[in-house]
Amino acid sequence: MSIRVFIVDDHPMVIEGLSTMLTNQLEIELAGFATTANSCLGFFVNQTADVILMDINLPDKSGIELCSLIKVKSPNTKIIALSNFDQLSYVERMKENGAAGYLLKNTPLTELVNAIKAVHKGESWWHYLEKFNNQMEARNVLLLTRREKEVLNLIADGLTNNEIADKLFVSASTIDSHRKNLISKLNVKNTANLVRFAVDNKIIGSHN
Amino acid sequence: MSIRVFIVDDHPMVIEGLSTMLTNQLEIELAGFATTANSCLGFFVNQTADVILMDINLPDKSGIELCSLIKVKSPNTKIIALSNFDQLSYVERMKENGAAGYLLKNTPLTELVNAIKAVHKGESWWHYLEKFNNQMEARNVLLLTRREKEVLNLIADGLTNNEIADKLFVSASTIDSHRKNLISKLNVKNTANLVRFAVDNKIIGSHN
DNA sequence: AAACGTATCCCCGAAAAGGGGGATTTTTAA
DNA sequence: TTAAAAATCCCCCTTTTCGGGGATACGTTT
Repeated sequence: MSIRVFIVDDHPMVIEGLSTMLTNQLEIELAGFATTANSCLGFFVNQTADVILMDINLPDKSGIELCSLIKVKSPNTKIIALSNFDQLSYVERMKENGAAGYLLKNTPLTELVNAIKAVHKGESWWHYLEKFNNQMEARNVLLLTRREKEVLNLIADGLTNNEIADKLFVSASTIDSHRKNLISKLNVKNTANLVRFAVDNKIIGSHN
Repeated sequence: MSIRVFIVDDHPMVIEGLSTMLTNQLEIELAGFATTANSCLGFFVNQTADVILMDINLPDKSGIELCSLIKVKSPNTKIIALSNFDQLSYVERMKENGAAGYLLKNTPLTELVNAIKAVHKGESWWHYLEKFNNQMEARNVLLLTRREKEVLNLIADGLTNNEIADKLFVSASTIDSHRKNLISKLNVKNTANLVRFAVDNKIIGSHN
């Protein structure tokens, strides 16, 4: 019999994407989906699933909270946390709360399927986390501050340190510091590379 | 009755994405899809569709060629050309060959549906093209050269003019010229903004 | 109370990018 | 074959980024 997968994500587009990818897989069956933590919990009152793909950001409860609640109701259900790069710090807390694995939202189909099969067999799937921890080396990589993201957005819009400083009513040296911190936190070579990394990992929104 | 839509794109992911988006629309029905020009022509031998969403890049024939072939077999079928930003120059030739409209591949669902309905009613849909022509102002915006794309990729990887020059066995001034041309052709403010634009518009591949 | 993270600000000097030219050769398309 | 487009290279000068420090103030957590 096939693995029953449930998807929880507040973004309908993500649900659509994931479900299309998965329904074409023979070994996998879509059990259902929800855009809020509460409707997910509602599902698990009288139904169940083998694996949950769970976003960390949900409108009503955090993924971390939902994770432990599900583990009480349905201890055999394996949970895979989904996030964008800039939420990696929360991922560790989902691990503590019973999640079995972690994936970036833009993971290719094959990886996704491998992860689902692995956690269903009782294995854990934390590769990416380790990969990033290695890739970045630094420990404080995991989360950018609000101000840093704000500056990052303006950098990607093509503003210089001086222009950003004017806009935020601070000194240009401050912006320069933020820029340097961004480059070192994300372990990129320069501003161009920073912007590419940020767009790729959805740290900043794309302009479409 | 609903509008029968056929999708032609060599990238299965695009077909998946488009078909999911469309099958949830009541007024629209998926007539079929193809990843090559020939299999598309095969479909139109004894079947038909109201609207074709057609990629410009196909493995066997170009979209331009396919466009005029379809127009012979099935003159009432409306064709909407799909492309990424960097293929805009070809779009004009699809117009000449009978296409009814044009959309960027990353168009939001509502726009997509509006476009399909419009061309089905016999209207044309060239908004984006005009929008870009205005947005960019310059005339030579439409296509980047191979070399420019190559340089753009290396810039996004965080290489400096000197490093790129070494890698391509040319002088740093040459790369500097390419960089300046990219910035002016795409009408962006600086390198950071150039990279953002390029990733957003899929001129360069993302590193996932 | 001490430690930590965040945001702010500063200095210096070297490297890189950007704005404005102009020029040549090689490819490509009409 | 000839004209246009692409790729190559150069100059000058200004602005911006970057690498390496260091410092202060504020709030939270322990």
